[in-house]
Amino acid sequence: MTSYRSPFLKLLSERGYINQISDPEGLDKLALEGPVTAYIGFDATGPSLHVGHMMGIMMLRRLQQAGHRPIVLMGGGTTKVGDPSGKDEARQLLTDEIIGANIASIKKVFESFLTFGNGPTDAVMVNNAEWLDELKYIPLLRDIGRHFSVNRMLTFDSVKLRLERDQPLSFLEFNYMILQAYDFAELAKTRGVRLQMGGSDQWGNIVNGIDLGRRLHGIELYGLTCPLLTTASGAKMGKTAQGAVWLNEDMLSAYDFWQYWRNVEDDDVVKFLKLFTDIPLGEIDALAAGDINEAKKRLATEVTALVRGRDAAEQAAETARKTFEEGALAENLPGVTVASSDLSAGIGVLTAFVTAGLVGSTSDARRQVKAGGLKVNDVAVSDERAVLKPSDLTPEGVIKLSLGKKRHVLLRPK
RNA sequence: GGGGGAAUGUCCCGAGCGGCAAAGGGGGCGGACUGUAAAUCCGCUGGCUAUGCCUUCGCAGGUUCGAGUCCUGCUUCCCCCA
Repeated sequence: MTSYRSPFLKLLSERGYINQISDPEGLDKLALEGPVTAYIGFDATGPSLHVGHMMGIMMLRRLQQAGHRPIVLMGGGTTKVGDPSGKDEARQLLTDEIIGANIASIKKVFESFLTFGNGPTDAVMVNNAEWLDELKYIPLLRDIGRHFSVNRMLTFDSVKLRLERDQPLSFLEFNYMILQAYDFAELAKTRGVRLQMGGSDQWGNIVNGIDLGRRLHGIELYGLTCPLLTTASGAKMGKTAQGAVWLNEDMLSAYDFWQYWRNVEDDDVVKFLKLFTDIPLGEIDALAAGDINEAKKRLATEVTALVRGRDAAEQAAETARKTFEEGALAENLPGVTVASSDLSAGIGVLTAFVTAGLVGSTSDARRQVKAGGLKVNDVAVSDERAVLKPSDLTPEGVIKLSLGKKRHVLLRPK
C-alpha cells in the first residue's frame, strides 16, 4: 500500500500524513482522473485554531498543491451539538453568538495556507449551519435516521468509551455522528465532494458519512485520516506552559510562536519539517544530517513564515538570535507598556512581573524570586520588595523582565 | 418507587480518627546539568496591602470552642432491587 500512483497520495504518504484510507486503490484512481474535491471540518469551540489543528490544515494545503480542490467546513452547526470523540465528558454548550464570533475569528488563518477563489482548484469555505440549522426533526429522522442502526452506533469508539467508563453521553452528543455524516452526504450532493479527511479520531464519523452518501445519493465517497500527533515523548501537540499554541496572531506573538517550534524535541524535528513546512524532502534529509539546532531554527522560521508571513518569521528569528546567541537586548521581544508616571512613582517588582504576564500572581512571583527565576535586565531579583524606577531603564528606554532563561518581556514606559 | 455508594485544592487523579491551606501522584513552573532538546536530580505548585489576614473540600442549613470530617435537606452521577 506504499506505492500510490497519484501525486496527491504519494505526497501525503511520503510526508507522513496517512493513517488510514477507506479504499486506497479507489481513491488513488480517483485522484488520477482529475481534480478531487475534499473537505475537513473544523469545530468552532474557540476563537482561534491551534497547532493541533495544523495537520488538517496542511492536508488541505497538500491537496491543493496536488491540483485538487479543498473545502474548509466550519462547524457552525455541529459545534452546537458537541463532538463526543475523545472526550470524557460533555463540553459546555456554546451560544450562537460565541460560535459566530469564533468562526469569524478563525476564518482568516486559512488564507495563509490556501488559495481561495472560484477557480477549479480554489479553496472554498462553507459553514454547516447553512443546512443543519434548518433541518426539521421528523423529516431528519425519516430520511437520515432510518439509515443509522443504533446497534452499530453503540460500537463506535466515541460512544463505547463513554459507556464503558460509565460516563454519561447525552442524546444530543449521540446525534453528533449523524450530523457529521449528513454533512458529508450533503457536501457530496451539492458541492461534488468525494473525500473527507480528518484526524484518526474522526474515522468513525467519516465512515458513517461514506455509508450515508452511498445510501442516500448512491455516491461513492472516500475517507482519509492522519495520525493523531503527539510529541516524541508522548505529550499532546500544541500545549505549552501558557496554554495552547494559537495560530491567530492576536492570541500569540510571532516570537512566541517561533519559540514553540524552536523548542520541539530532537526526535520530532524531521517529522515536523515534513508535515508543517514545504521544504523538499531531499533538503529535509540534508537538514537532518546536519546540526540539529540549525534544523530546529529552520523549522521554526518556515512554519512561522507559513502561518504569520515571512517578515514576521524573519523578525522572530532575528529577535531570538540577538536574545539567545548574543545575549543582547532585542527590541522586538514581546512587550507591555506602563504609564511613565507609574514608573516615576515606582513599580514593585512583583507587580511588574504580574503586569508583564510572566507570572500569574504576586504570590507566584514571590515563589519565583525564592527559586531564582526572575531577572530584571538580566540581573536576578533577590529582594521581592525591590521597586522599579526610571533609573532601571536601559539605554534603549525599556526594562527587560525575564522568567527563567527563555521567557522575556520588555516593559515600556509611555 | 425502594436500598446502597460517590462528589476534595477552578489542570487531572486521589488520601483524608472533629484542630487542615488539607497526604501522595501526574501535569506545570523554577533551579542544576546541557544545546533555547530529551533524560536525570533538586525546589515550588490557593490569594493578598504578608512574621499576619482572607478564601477553598457538590449546594444550603445545623451540632460544636472548632467541620472536608458529625446531623438534616437539596442537586448531580453511579450501582442493586422493583
